[in-house]
Amino acid sequence: MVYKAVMQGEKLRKGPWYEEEDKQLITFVTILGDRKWDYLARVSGPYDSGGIKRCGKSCRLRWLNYLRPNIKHGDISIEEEQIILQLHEQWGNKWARIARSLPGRTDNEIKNYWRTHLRRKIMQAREQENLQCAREDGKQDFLFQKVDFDVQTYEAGEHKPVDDTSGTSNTCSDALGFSSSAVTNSPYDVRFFDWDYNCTESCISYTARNSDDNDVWGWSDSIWDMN
DNA sequence: AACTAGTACAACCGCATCGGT
DNA sequence: GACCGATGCGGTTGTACTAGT
Repeated sequence: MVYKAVMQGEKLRKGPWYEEEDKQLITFVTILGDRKWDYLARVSGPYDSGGIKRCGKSCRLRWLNYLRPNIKHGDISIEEEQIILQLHEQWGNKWARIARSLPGRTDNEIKNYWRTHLRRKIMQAREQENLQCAREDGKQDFLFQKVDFDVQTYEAGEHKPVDDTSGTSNTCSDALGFSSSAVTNSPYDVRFFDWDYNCTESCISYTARNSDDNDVWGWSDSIWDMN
């Protein structure tokens, strides 16, 4: 058996978990609880006597992200997606905190989902937005009389126009429901910031052009589904 | 069919924080 | 209060899978 051969030839395993390892881990967590991971890994004993050849940290991660009860496996729903977006906007990359608001979802899952799905969608939405901005270049002079962007205020985390008398939101990131604090909280978000910063000079508010729609989360259908 | 590029996700790593001594 | 091991968290990497050529 490949599994046995591998297990017997190693001291402390890394990499993907085998089904047998999962079963062992579940057994030991049931007996010892899900707190003392190093202890659990140690007292489980050598592989030959049914032990787990993993460090406590690895056991903990496997349990929390995959094996523990009530974990939801499968696609993240539209509702969950909107909650993630909303909370990320609010808290930034606090994945564990966000995960606590989504029963059955793990911080790792949310983090991965953000990176692979939402980040790309936002980029696409913004690119589309930018294209539209470029096409409407001729109208910009007129619009910038209403939206006067203050870079210092933006960088200070107060992402607002100097003159908001039009009563509409402003800039591309506001249109997407992202504050600068959330946008600048991570390496990959910094790229949003750079992009957004560049675009603010030439970009027109989404909501300014869609002033009837003030529901921040109502854009999921219209902006997300750009394909 | 073979290769390549892109995507998704599980797992690892390093650092911060917590809790016991 | 200082130290040290355990735990938690966020960023990153590795790899399997899929689609395109």
